[in-house]
Amino acid sequence: MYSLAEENYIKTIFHLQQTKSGAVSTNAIADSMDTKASSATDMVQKLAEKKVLSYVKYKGAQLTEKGKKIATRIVRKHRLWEVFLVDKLGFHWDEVHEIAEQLEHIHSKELIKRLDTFLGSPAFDPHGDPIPDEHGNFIKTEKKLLSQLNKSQSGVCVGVKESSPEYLQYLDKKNISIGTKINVLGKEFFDGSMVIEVGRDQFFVSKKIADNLYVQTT
Amino acid sequence: MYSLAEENYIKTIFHLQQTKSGAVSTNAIADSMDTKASSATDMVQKLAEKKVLSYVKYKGAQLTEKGKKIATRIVRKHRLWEVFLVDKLGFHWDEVHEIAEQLEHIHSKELIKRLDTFLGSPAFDPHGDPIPDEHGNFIKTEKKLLSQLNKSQSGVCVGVKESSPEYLQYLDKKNISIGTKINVLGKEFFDGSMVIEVGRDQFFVSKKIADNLYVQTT
DNA sequence: GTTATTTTTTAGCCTAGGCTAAAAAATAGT
DNA sequence: ACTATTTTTTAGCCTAGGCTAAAAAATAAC
Repeated sequence: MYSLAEENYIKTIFHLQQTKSGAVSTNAIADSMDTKASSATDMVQKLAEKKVLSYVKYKGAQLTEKGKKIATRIVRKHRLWEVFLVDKLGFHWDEVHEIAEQLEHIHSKELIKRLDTFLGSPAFDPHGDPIPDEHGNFIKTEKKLLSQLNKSQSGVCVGVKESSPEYLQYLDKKNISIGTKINVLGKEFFDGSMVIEVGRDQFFVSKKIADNLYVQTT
Repeated sequence: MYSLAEENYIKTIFHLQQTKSGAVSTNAIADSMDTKASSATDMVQKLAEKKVLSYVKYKGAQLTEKGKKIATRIVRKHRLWEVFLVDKLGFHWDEVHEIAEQLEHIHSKELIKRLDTFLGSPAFDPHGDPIPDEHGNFIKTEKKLLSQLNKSQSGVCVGVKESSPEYLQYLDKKNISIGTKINVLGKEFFDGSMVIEVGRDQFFVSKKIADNLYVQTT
């Protein structure tokens, strides 16, 4: 069994090595966890002892298969709980992260099995992120960033990259949520900004906005 | 905000002062938490600083109003989660304690409010224990121990005193659960044992069994 | 009421997980 | 290639919560 702190480190490293390939630095870990590099170094060394990750001094850490399995289980729990909070309790998708962050550390295999069944074995969480199955397999999705689309292309919103409350509230105001179809009417190559169509509305989005939204192209 | 350890102490002291009146000793706390008296003394002193309880050296601890409020909130969470586990996830009532023990420490007022609504604001948990409302008020129940009934009296099972898995499994085998009507057919004053009727079945129960079952008399 | 026993507290130590400041390695600048 | 800068680690300290062993208070036994 892993402690709360250990689980949080494992999860963070897992997410970091999704985006950047190769070993993740202790500084990157510390930054994304709002702690200090020295603390990250300590913990990474402890986790290396436990064979959860491999660690080369001054190079960084990489989860082992064992580590990935642990991380995947935590991600699964986090996302299932998010579905519960939104689908069953009626929370809004921008309110659930913090609570799921706590719920993901509840230890009980049976609980997760039953929760999954209760929720109808969902494949995606309320932000459009895939929920790994009980063996840790993620559904392969062919998702792109909205900013990668060109003029006249379209896609269906399947998720966001960084889910800050501000961003989620922006999407809400524009009536964009999971499943919303988006048409790119124009794209400015100078700054990457776009004009898009959502339902009846047509409006301008900055590159920063478009860089943060995942869409599935058809 | 209180730490996990603090919350567990508060909860334990709350339960102890339900049964025994007066201040609860550090030894009693330690015993029921499976820790050492010295640890209990330390924590009790810390909680006294925080005005959660009053503590007189060598005499014991007593929760303040503030402390009782905290304890009640934890109990409310614990019991609501138990209802969720049994009613929604289909757990058996003797499997939920440990999981609820973890879930009771999730911090989110909104979550509990919504969970309560989702469950239909239940008044009792799966063991028949009353769930305090959001202001901390318990429903007054007039429950007795089965062992306090006399011949020819009857009652409805509303809960158990000590809920060990073994005991709950015994009840199960005998088809006794919350709401089950029990008739006392005979009582042996020598050892307190009884013959009772449950549905079609009539059987013998020892005093130990009868001392552990709460019934509501009509 | 003094002595023996039990209960409770104190003192001092341990581990997990943080932190700061200094040292060491890696990288960048010329 | 050598120095300057940045990154990473180490060393040493801190707090929360445990523990053991010894001391002190309360209670029980004559």
